[in-house]
Amino acid sequence: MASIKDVAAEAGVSVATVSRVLNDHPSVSADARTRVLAAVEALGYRPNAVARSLRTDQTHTLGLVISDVMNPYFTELARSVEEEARALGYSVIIGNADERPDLQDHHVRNLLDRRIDGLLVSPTDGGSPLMLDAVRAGTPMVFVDRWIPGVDVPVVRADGRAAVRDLVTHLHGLGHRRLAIIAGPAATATGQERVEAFREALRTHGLDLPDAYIGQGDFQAASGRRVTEGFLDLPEPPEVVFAADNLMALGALDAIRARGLRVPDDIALAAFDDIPWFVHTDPPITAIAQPTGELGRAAVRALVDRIEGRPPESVTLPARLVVRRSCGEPAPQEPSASPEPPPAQSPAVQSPVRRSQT
Amino acid sequence: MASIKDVAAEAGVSVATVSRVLNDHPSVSADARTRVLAAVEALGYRPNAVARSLRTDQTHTLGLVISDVMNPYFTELARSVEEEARALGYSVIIGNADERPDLQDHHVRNLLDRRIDGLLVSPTDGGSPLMLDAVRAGTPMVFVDRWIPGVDVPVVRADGRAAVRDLVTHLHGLGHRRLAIIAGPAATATGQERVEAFREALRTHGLDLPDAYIGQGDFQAASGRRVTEGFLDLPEPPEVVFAADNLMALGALDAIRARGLRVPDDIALAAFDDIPWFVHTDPPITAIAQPTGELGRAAVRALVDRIEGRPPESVTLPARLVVRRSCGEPAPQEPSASPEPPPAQSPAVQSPVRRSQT
DNA sequence: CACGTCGATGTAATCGATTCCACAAGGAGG
DNA sequence: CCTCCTTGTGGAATCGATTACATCGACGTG
Repeated sequence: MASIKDVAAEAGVSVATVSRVLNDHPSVSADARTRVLAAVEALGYRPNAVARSLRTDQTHTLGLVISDVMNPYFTELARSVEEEARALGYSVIIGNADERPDLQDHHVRNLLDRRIDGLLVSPTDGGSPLMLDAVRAGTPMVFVDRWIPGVDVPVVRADGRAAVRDLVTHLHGLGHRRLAIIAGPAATATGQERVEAFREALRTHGLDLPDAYIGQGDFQAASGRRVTEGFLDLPEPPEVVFAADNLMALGALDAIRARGLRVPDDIALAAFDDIPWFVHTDPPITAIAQPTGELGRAAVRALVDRIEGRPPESVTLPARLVVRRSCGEPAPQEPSASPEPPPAQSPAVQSPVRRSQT
Repeated sequence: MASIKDVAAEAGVSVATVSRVLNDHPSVSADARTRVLAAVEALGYRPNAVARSLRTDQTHTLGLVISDVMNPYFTELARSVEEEARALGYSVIIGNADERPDLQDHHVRNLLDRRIDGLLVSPTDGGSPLMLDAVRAGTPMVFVDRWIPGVDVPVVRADGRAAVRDLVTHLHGLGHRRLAIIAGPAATATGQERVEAFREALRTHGLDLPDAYIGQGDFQAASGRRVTEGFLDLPEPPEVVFAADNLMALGALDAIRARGLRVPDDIALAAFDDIPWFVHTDPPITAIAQPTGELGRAAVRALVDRIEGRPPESVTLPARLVVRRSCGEPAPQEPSASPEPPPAQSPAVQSPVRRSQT
């Protein structure tokens, strides 16, 4: 593969001049410039990003470590992150932690070794020493969706409190009084926060959240199923199951079906994290939607700010309730939207995999 | 960040010795080795992958360019690719082409500039000059799922012919005679192949595939919807719509619902590419399942073989029909699956059909 | 006319590793 | 006791870029 030396030889100039042309440095004669450009063309030369990175100590690359790529929420997040990064001149390397702290560490280490310019993390656990060290060492970092309390790193996330309150009001209005939650791992900030928001919302309606109605899940479908089975085995099973993420909601749906029960007639179901598929499930699932794309973009902007020396900002965006049919009674007409089945272009109900064609 | 020089100084040896220890070269004294290791530990030293790559001309990185991350099929593919690559000591950088040739080129160029060791591609189109050049220049490459005919690159893919035959037989048995297909882009090998397989299967049942029953889609949900609307507007609409990928199937489902029609009572629906959510849609969708995980792993193995100087093999694995309820009549119990859900790997019984490439 | 300035260019150092080569010490063999 | 290996080690070149510094004309000005 042709190197800058070959180009210099072909153009009859020094490598310094070639480099100047390539980085459009002001003081290069028009003549030299055209000769270099011609040589570049002729040889099909492309600068070696590895060498450039070694010299300049920047890779123009961001690392993104997420907890589960197979979760549509994170997939969408990854997509928007890559999009925004590309717009700002950065590439993204994704590391999938699969909710496993050891894998998370593996990826963080790998990305650090590759000298990425900054790291976007949605931590799986309470924070490994490795990650803490990286922060201390000055690696630009931003947390997205989940975060580690007490660490001085900007956080970009959605606040679900209001939406959870709306949900509980909705459920209460439908006459439900025994509400249970499938919680996420206690080690994650979002896991805890969602339970707290739920408990608080219940309290404002004079309802209680007994321990038996808090199931411990791990953000994976299997745990949703397991926990739901536990709920159904209770002497007094809940009337509503609220899953703290979409995968666990699917697991819950399975468990309910396996008992021959029906949603929402026998038991209601709601989820945190809205995903396109929830429109098509049987029945369509009421969920709390995060502004996922916006979160990804904001996270990238914060990280790039930090990298390029501007002060980064934490960002919190509101989540909102999207009512469908899984909690009872047909959905009230959604804002600007036609009735549910034809999932029109409403911001609330999006058709499966809506693409904001760029 | 500490460099190899710092370690050498700390350990009282030369950089050469440090390097030898790190790459466990045989001739290093036990004494030097322990001193170096201690220094590494003390400084928290980590080798700079950028510098190492520049010198050794290998990055231990694979590029994966896929056509659409938001498509669960590709998400799962990406996941299995990363897993297998990690097991073999490689990292993966994913590029999402979003079915856009220009974006595909952007990522290929970017990956090439980063001097990745090899490239895994699921081409969006018939092959840009850039990609052809890369092949000619000797970049190790393997095609996954889709491929470009006439290019000498190993292909790892699923063969759906038998499964499509099974599907048509199934549909025919249910009394359906007017079958339509939403095809993928003609520029993709899979797009064409699936139509051909469908047409052939129909022929063996004495059925015809009129042009009006071939809709041109682009593997995105919106196109599935559009094409389906066209079908429904025909004087004699089809009894079955077969979508060549999962997203278009969802679009079709939308279109059908929007007309107030019911699946499968008014019209049947089937899809190529099975995904976990098809179990939960209303109704569950009959689909042709690819051994996605196995494909990803096989592709990585082929690519790494090529990179490390072993002859790479093309691999073709059989897809299989998964009958659910979207074409009529309750699904016969699926093989080993109980209530189905956990989107587990399903390498049920498929025996890999390998054939080597010439 | 001499000198300072500025634009264009080349030489060489540098980034952090790997690795070829030279060399010293020590042991084996004659 | 002198070669000849073997083993362990360090010096220095190298990978492909960027960039500080030096150089060299040409030009403007006093």
